[in-house]
Amino acid sequence: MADAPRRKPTLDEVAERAGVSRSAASRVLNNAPHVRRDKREAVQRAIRELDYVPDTTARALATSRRNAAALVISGETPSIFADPFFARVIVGASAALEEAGLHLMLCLAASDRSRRRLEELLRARGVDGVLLMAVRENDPVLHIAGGTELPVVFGGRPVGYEPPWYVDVDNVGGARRATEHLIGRGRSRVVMICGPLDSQVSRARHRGYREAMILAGLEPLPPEYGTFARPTGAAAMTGLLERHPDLDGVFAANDNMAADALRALREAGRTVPGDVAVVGFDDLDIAKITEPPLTTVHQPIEALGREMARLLVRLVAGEEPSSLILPTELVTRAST
Amino acid sequence: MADAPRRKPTLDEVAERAGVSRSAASRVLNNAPHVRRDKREAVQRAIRELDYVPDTTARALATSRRNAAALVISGETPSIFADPFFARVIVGASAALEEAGLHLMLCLAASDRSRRRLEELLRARGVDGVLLMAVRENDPVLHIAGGTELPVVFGGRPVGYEPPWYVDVDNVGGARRATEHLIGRGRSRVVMICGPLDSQVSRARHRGYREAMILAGLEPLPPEYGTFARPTGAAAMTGLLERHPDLDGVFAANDNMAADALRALREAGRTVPGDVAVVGFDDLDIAKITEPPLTTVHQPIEALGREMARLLVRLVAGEEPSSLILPTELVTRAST
DNA sequence: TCCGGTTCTGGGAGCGCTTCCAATCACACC
DNA sequence: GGTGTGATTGGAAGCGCTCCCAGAACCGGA
Repeated sequence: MADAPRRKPTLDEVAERAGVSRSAASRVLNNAPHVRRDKREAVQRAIRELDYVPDTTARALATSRRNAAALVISGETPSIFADPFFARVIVGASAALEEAGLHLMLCLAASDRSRRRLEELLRARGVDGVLLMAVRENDPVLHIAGGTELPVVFGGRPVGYEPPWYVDVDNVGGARRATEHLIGRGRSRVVMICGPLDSQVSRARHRGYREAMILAGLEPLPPEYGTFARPTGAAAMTGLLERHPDLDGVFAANDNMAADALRALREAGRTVPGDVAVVGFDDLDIAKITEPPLTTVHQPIEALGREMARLLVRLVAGEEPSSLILPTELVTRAST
Repeated sequence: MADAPRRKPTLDEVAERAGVSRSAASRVLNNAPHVRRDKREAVQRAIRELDYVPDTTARALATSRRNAAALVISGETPSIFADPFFARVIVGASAALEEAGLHLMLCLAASDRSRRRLEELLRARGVDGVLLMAVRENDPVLHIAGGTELPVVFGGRPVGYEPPWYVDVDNVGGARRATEHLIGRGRSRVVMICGPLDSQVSRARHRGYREAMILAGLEPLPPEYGTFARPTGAAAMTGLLERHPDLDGVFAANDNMAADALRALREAGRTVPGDVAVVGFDDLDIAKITEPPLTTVHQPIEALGREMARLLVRLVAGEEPSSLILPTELVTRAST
């Protein structure tokens, strides 16, 4: 171990110490060919002795690759981002980016100011590409995404915009299976608690519900709407109970609202699954601890992040990968 | 609007268009003095016309400031990071960093590989400083933090290590008030569900519990331990019920375990708060939706992130700020 | 020994910006 | 008209690395 160097060693010093040119040292660093074995080893020794680490920034400037991707989460931060969903997407994306040697810049694009900063980050070439989550209809972030020449991978598809590259989850199929499952349990007056209308996820899950109902020869009932957030499922459930006192099945567009619905049902004196069977969507941790535990549609959240990142990595590498829709799976628990 | 330029304009082009030297243009960019008014305006016009944005990387290389901070979350990612706690810290940190013009690199330092990457990021001067969260006793990440010359701000204080700079939450005080509250509600056989022993947070909360008990002339009972994670609170509660069938108050070291405890109590046929009063810690969303809603200790989570970031910003600026302990506050709900 | 073809090698020109510095200017005052 | 002060100005030297390229070194075969 060398004694603490005051200044970081540079590649020049490595080269000098190894008795080679900087070019040769650089070649060794990037293990490129055309370096004789003994020189290569000399350089490697020098690197070790000087405890040398190449400067990211200088490298980035010379190669014009930043080795970083921005993960942008649009929408109001406190409410949106606190959803553990994003944590898990980040875990997946982070792992996949790491494999490819990219760092992750997290950008919460909620305010105008943060969006402006994001735009600058992209225009200033601070990252090699963008992962974009939670984009809504007419989201101002779309303008930024459209304005950059950097590759952008969407997580999900916003309403009113077909992204060039995206990874999505099979919401329609999942919702269809959820509803079919309710019907299979003998329920015929199945209602839905839907998410906000400007969300593609909501719409897709609603579509799945309708498809299943129609396919079974039942009439899809108009849904009640929540915001996906915690307290809104209860109001929706109450509304549904008023409109359809005889309902016997509920498909909620996510677990949070389903958990609320369970509570509202209990408060209304209905038993679950005796009187009413309930299915959620997401398979978050909460689904396991509701009373009763929630039948729900599992979606591969980490995989979503992972595949987004992989797609981006391939785009950055100049390949032409194609978008992806990941499968969902029904998980049966005590609520049905 | 100029027609889409194939290549990003550089400062040289701006200077040329404005009819000044690159130095002058640079001065305008950084609004430094010593540029005559008309030239300054000419440069600004050129910037606008060319739609110029300075390249972050080149700037970083020249100034050796990266305008980025790493937010490192240690510990096993799936379980740890999914805790909404971190999401909120990130929101706070992100906002404060944004104010200071810094970007946020998120590093999940769970595996050896990710830690190695982190170490390289720091040594390669990929960031200006580090925010470090969820560090445990003998955490390998401590070695990395110690080995860098970059400023590091800790969130909380790990067991066995007093960080040079940290922002922490008043866990001892909060736990004391929680326990005093239980005692004030007439409970005298108050037990505690503790977190893992290698966590400073656990220890501090346990200490607060002990202090309050002793101060009230009661005997602190040996706690049962959980991991802070969801399913472990129930087992702990069951254990406590076996050891102290006559218990009438429970202080759980976090809301997750408190929620579990509520469930376990209900299953054991105890009423809350009739038979047993329960207090949690954190004031997460879950505290509002448990049955009954949970009295808990509110901690300013966003503020934690924000103050960590502010501390770091000042360190990066070469100031000598001092560490901080943020106050906590008891929130009374139906469980007591 | 000479030759064509490889494989090495290091010089040098960038990447796009900041910043030091010497030189120039502007202006007021004597 | 000369001089001094302080505000401008642009040239040039970096920041630390990559990569092109011309030339050197090496190799086996003729």
